[in-house]
Amino acid sequence: MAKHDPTLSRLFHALADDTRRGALTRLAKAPAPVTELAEPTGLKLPTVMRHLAVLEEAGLITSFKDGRTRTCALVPEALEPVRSWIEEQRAQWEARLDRLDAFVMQIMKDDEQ
Amino acid sequence: MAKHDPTLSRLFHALADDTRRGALTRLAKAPAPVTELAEPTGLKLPTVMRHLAVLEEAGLITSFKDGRTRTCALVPEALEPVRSWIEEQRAQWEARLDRLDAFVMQIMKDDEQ
DNA sequence: ATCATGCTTAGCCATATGGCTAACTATCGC
DNA sequence: GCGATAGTTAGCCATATGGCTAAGCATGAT
Repeated sequence: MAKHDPTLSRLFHALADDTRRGALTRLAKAPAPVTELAEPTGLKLPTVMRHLAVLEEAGLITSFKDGRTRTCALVPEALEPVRSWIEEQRAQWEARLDRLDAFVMQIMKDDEQ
Repeated sequence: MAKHDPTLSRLFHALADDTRRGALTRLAKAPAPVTELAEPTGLKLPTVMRHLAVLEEAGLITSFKDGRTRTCALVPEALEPVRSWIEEQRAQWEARLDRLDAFVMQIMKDDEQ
């Protein structure tokens, strides 16, 4: 099944976890072997491997095996779809920030739930 | 229980779903009642409500009830933490794009799995 | 008062996710 | 070859997620 499926949903899902974001920021400094990525997490190796697999399936990282150690590294462009989606939204959301005022008033007065 | 917990994980998770992103882009045009948000999805109301709850818990939308209809609207600032995290990463990732070259070579020749 | 509308709540079901242990494979260093 | 090292695979378990139906509860229209 699609080894690398960098759809928005897959990307966002991959990013929706502290452990995985932690691995990414660690890899932002330099490529690293699995064990080194696992160490600060306090999690067991198989668990970390799963997280790394999620990142790799989303296309956010690559890895290659040299001898018995697997080295992981970022795929910098991978973040682009996410970034552009966010930017698109932000542009539109801000574009109508003005028209929102009246709506906010409604909330103020009704203040439901 | 936290009604509004806009942590990064929660935000990313909320965004990791087509239906929910669909609702957001719809709301980018203007606030809308639940039924209208549900209509294009082909999903049942309770299901859509759950999606909207996820968005609201992440702080991405608000809603208020006027009579029997609940109107939902974006919370434009909500996207900011996500945007800034992405930007931070991008900055760092690109910063060491150069040093990545050697690594890519490795992948080329080993070509694991 | 009654009926349709627009949610809401409760609860069921299948699958996905995140964690673990145990056991296996493949190097590397001696 | 032998033991330690670094992954890897398989499988178990609890909880979360995403979908549904059925039933309930206001509110608006007649």
